[in-house]
Amino acid sequence: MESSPHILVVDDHRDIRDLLARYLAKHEFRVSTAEDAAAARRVIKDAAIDLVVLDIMMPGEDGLALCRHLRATGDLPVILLTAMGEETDRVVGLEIGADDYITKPFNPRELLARIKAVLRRAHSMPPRFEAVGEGRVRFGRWVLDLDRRELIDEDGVAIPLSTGEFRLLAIFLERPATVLSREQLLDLTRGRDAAPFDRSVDNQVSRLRRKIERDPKSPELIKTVWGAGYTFVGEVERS
Amino acid sequence: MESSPHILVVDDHRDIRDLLARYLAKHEFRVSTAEDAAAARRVIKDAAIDLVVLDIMMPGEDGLALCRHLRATGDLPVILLTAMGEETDRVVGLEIGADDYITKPFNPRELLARIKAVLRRAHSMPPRFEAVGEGRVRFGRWVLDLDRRELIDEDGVAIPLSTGEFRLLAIFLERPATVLSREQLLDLTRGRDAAPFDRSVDNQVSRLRRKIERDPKSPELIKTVWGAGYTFVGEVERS
DNA sequence: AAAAAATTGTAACAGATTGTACCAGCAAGC
DNA sequence: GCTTGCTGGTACAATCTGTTACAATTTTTT
Repeated sequence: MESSPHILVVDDHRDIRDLLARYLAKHEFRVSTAEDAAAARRVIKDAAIDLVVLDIMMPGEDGLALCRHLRATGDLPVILLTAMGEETDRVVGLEIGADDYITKPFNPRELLARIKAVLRRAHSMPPRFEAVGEGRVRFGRWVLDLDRRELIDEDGVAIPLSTGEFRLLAIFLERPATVLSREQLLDLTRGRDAAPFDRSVDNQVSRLRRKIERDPKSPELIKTVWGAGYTFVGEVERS
Repeated sequence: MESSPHILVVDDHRDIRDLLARYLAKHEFRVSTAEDAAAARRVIKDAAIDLVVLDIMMPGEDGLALCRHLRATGDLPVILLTAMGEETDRVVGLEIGADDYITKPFNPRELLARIKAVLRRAHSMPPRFEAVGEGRVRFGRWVLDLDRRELIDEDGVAIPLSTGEFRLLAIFLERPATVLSREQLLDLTRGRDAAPFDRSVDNQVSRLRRKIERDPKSPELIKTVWGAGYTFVGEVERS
């Protein structure tokens, strides 16, 4: 690793900020702290932050909202701190697309281990391409024509895609082998937030599967990750 | 475990100290007691304490202050004892970063379970599961395709796995011939902590066995290690 | 050895999550 | 206007997961 990673700790409790700042500094990290989402945004703008440790329960802007924002704008790794409650932690954390999460009360040593793991993962991320260009992308037995926005099968027959289907597929192809939550997909394809019982992503996935999967009942390309979202599986090759 | 862990019980009630000392000693722990924060500090200084059980309501220096001190100076695990219905204290306790808490009146057995859990967490954290690995893994008469997230039998027939089953199996295959406790498996597969009487891992193992074992009644691949957890037995070959 | 306690296997159930058919609203094109 | 294709909401069935309960098994105690 080039220089020591810069961690931003966002929590409204001074105790925790101080504790983590001291502990992480002792372990060769540079540390900044912020007591709310607004301050966090300022810090992220000014300093080169490598990873954010973020409490989801904060007054003012919610930690989840901030996490969602970070996900949407870039790929700054986030580790969520959640209170001891049961379901919300895991599900919400994963859905939002945090890289990891840890429940309070936590052992600082464990948090340290996870920070290292996430950084390791983040640094060795396979290169992603921007499908929003021109050219063609081959995957499975298909070729996606990015200019014409249509699918071409093995026999060279073109299958039209709707705007929504095309966007969704492009998003998946940009991030193969990555689990994307419904929140993320909605944000990336429509740029909007989810309504309480929003199933539009499921519907769009279902429609896309009907076009690209041999058997939509047991999909081979777009897999469901229960409780988390969807993931595109398989080779993706620019051509 | 190398030698029996040394627990320090800090409480101003003699009956509680004695009860816990007797109970924990019966379960292979070494136990020291202290009746206030000052005494506790002395003990911690002199003896190699592995974990502190700490009442937050004490005359003199507050238990919270001591907890905060312990957190700041090192990473000695702490389990807080709180009186029933002291919501504020509980919350603050968690924020301070105690490893766990338990409300009085409590069941000694439950405290024991939490002590074990905290110690296990503190001592050895196995490497975290990498969500999507690559390639295929052969074991027994099966091949697990890590990219496609599915199981393939000898005839090349794919057997679908649920997300939970896939994660569990992948965890086992990454650590063959290693005994994994239910705590570890729960953390590795769902990233969550165990509830007091959590049997979800047993159920998931049972469901997985039903799919991969010739005879689930006498499993050949995933063996039960009584009183400890489960272990995957057999050749695992990356391919 | 018998009894009690702890641990495990798993069926059954309930709640959560997902797949998708169907429908209505809407925009674009006629 | 009318038609057509796309999209999101709704509803219901299917699937997945955690909890509970109880029987079976193993260990410990009496």
